[in-house]
Amino acid sequence: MPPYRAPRGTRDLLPETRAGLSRLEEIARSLSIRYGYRLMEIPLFEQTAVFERGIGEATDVVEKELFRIAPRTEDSESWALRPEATAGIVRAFVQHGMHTRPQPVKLTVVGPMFRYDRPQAGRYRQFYQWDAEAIGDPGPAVDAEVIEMGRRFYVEAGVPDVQVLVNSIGDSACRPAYLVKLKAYFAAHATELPEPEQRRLELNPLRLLDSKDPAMAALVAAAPKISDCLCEACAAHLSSVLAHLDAVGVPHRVEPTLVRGLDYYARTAFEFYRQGAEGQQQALGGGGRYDGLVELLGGRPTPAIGFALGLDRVLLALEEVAAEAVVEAPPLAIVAGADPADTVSRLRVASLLRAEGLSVRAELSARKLGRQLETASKEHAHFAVIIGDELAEGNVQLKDLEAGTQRLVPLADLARELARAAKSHHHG
RNA sequence: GUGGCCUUAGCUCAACGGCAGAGCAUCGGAAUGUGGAUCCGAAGGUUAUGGGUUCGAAACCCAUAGGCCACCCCA
Repeated sequence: MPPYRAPRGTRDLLPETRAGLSRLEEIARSLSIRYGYRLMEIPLFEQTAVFERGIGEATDVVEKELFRIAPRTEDSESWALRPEATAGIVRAFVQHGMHTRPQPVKLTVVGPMFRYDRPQAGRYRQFYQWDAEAIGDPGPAVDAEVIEMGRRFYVEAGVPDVQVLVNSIGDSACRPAYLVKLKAYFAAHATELPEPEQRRLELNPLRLLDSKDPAMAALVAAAPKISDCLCEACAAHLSSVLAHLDAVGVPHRVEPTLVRGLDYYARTAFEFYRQGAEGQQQALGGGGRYDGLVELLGGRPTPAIGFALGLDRVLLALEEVAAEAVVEAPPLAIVAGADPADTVSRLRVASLLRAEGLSVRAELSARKLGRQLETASKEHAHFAVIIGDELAEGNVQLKDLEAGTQRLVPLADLARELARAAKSHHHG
């Protein structure tokens, strides 16, 4: 009914929700520091080619979900809003010659991503991710470290029952042979495949493995397993990742059908998964190793691994377990006045307190005192500073709204008194 | 991109072919210098939008938009 609404698939984060997101961002920032990742920013959009090359032209993300920006002129380059952060981070890594920094370079980005998808609960066209990338270390230990950091995020955020699923999808040495085998297997059963699956057989046979079609279950179960086809190096890498996970006490499950939709993954693939009550957006986050991406985007061959965690879905999961909503700190005090017309005194006193670093809400509307105090209660202010005739002698009333007591305080002492009261308030 | 369900005040919902309502929230009054309770009042609507059927449509039909659900895919 309002003439303008937030575009489809986007939503306004009202203060209550924004506070929850801030809390998650704070946890992400804290973990980044503890694990040695450095926060950075990349543009919300890139040349389309960064995503086409970096993610893969045949992927759904690029093929149908890319948020393309209409070019301003015929010959201007084509841009798209970022559907994920990895490609942009790697582009920046190459552009700024970060291979000259001590390896691995550990980078992290928190912010909105965009996919032109059909919206659903927990799936938006603008959504928020915490993305972390460790670029320049080929070893399995860093894989486990990344996974452990992701897992700890859910623990500290308070999301229960998050499972860690791990798999290896091989590398250039062994995956091609496996794909041939897999393709041959499904081709032999082509007549049993539902229509949409037939198309994927050609385009992306790996994805047949995690089909949710019940008709596929038996077929998938009997399909050749990548774990049986890994080359020696990949197999050793996987078992070492698992050993490191055990060493840091991260419970995990090897999921042979776990594959990733994006082209650049190799070897380690993992997912953070939660069996939700209703809405089926169960993938809370995922990631993997992408040893070929840096080279693909113009850098020298550099191994890398990272993850992307969906913050909207964490927020949803927290709602589901009825975690208490995050409340923003209410103002310490409200500045009210006996004379509704005297906004000058109220603004002056409020300004004075704010200069001392105190958080106060000034009641500046010309409402009578009772209404001003009513607002103070609704805003959960701890104190009210009441300005009246006593100001002539340099005094104001300081009222403790929870105790219901009040006393006369010289204006000169007000900031100090309030700060002291706030302190004892927080400790009591 | 495919299919299904839904849409009435800021929010949660009534009215089910016959005068569009309630609770909560908002604003004001009771109470002109003292708050969360109570009472009274006001404001808030082209019933998502556009068409159709009907003496009469919030209700029935069609289209569009948005939300949700299942796919596709993913965070």
